[in-house]
Amino acid sequence: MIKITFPDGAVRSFDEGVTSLDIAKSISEGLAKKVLAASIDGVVVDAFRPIKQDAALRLLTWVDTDGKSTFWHSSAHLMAEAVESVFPGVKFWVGPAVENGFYYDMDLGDRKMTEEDLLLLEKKMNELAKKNSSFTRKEISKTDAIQYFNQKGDEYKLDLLEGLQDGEITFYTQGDFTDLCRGPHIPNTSLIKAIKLTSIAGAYWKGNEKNKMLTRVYGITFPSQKELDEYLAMLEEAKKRDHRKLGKELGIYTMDDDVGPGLPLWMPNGTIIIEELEKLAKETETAAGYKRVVTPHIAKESMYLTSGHLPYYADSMFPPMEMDGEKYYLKAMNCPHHHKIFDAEPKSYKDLPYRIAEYGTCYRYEQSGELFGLMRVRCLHMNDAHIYCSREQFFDEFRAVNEMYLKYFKIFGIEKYVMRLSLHDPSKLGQKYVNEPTLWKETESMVRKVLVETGTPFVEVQDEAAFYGPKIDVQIWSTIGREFTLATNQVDFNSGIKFKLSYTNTNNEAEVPLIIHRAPLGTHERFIGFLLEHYAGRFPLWIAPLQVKVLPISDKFSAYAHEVCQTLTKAGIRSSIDERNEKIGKKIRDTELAKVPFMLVVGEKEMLENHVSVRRQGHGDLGTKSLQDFTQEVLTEIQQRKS
RNA sequence: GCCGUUGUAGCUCAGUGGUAGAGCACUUCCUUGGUAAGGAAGAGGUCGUGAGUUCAAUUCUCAUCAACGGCUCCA
Repeated sequence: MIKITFPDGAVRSFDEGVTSLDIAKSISEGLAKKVLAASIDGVVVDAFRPIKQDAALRLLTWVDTDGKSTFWHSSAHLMAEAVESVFPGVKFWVGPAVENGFYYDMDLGDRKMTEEDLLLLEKKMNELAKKNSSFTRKEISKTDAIQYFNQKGDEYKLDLLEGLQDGEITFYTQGDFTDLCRGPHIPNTSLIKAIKLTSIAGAYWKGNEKNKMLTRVYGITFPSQKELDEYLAMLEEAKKRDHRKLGKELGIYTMDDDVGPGLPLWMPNGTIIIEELEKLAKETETAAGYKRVVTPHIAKESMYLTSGHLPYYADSMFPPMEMDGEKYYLKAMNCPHHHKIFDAEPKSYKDLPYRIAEYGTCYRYEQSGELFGLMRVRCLHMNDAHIYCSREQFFDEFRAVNEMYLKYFKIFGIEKYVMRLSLHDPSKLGQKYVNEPTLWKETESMVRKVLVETGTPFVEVQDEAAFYGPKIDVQIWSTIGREFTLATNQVDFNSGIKFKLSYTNTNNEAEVPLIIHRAPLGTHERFIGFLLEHYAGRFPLWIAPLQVKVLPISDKFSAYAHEVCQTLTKAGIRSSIDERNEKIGKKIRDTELAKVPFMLVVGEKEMLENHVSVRRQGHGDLGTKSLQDFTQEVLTEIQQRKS
């Protein structure tokens, strides 16, 4: 007998060799039908694996992340089985579970998979799932495994085997499909009730663009049709929040073939948002002791040789233009220009910290396949600033920047993000990273200390730093799930040396300043793209392109509507009138859909009393009040930047 | 940059080897209506661009551009 400890602390005895599935059955048949995998002493294994000694057991079902990923991993195998029947001779690479479903990479030889094939494969998968095939696990020696795949002529699995040791090689089989796999898997294919293959894509073998491109099929499965329907409905909802759709609907920005890919044109509504953001940034930065600067969009080649950006990053810059025998580049970053401003006048320790800020326009030649609405563009406006400080000042400066981030995030109600502390890899010093081991160590620990002291939750990642120093990135996700760096706060101990920047310290010696690059609001492009999705197009009052729409009941009240609108406009509130020959219901509906924060219905009653009937977007009728009171309330809310 | 898909009116989308349609939006008229769609009429498209096949191409073929889904990249 062995002792099994359950998550609630209960301990029960079972025969040696009992499976998690058996244990589940002993609790209830209903539970047993839901078990996908088991966690035994913290390790996720097949629910059908015999347990040979005392263990702590947790049964994993659909509600557990590990249960889900086991389910999806098994679904990938089911898909592979279907693919093999439709495309005999197909060779498989890897087929893991991902955040939403699974994929399998495969080599189809000369054949191509089409969208129709996906429907066919779905049908086949449904048939196979209904066959009630159990997943079975088999331990196999490396020699036998190599022989098996040699026979199949499967160079991909042979490549995988190369990295594996004898004793850790297992095969999993369901139905007619056997795969090299470390598992775990769900007990039976019949658990997979709803299947949707979502897309076909190319993927480089081993993620290396020099390698062959394999066919990747993405899919997702669920234990019931209802859950699949809900998932698809959720995807539809997410699409409605997509900044590309909202940006068009709300007249924020547009793209034009004649202008070029990745070059957004900011329309009047988008420009209002830009101006509000800049106003906020300028207020905040002025209060924090920053000075503003303005620099040209181009610079000579020599500056980028000094900065070290050429030749390494030339591919990401627009090709140079020749002028008077010189090469000029469009700037991809503002830093070098700012360094030149620092260097223009001699500095002493009394001038530090020297903080200069600019909403700088940068151009980056992003790969065509990478462009993505406003999130990834070729022309961007960065909320940039550089802080030149001494080592003694660094900690406080870095902390102040971090606090500025948090202040902004509070204003915008940004809660779902991850702060990522990117560190260097010491083995790559002198190659990928500037060879300053001491400075790396010093600044990394200072940056970490800032995060710890301010109680900012963060994750650490190795080998992700900039070449000139560690950094903190703020990661966010677009509505379709793609990850982006929204804001960044970077340490740079290299540019000071490269640009021969110095200040006179208290001992009358020249010292190289440390530099902080920071962009808490990222770029206008990415930030506004993010805000569109974050607010689903319903901007807070202070940032809404149109704040109040006046809706006269009929054209009899047009004059009063103009009076109301003029009063608001004079007070600095963005307002307009819906003078269309439409009924009030129609005007309200259209204004609601245009996501205007306030609607003022004005008719005879309002006109006689100098009142307005207030409607708030999404909240309906709020009753009547005097125009004066309304104006005051709106101004207060705008001033507070309430979100 | 690579693999795949797509490109028809401002938007969402039908459709066809014989030079195009719907709904919404737009314009005009009727209606002057009190809190999420009043009615009628009208205007609007070299069917992404270029070439080829054909008596004839928006439709078939090729090229090209762009967008979309991934991969790679992201100082």
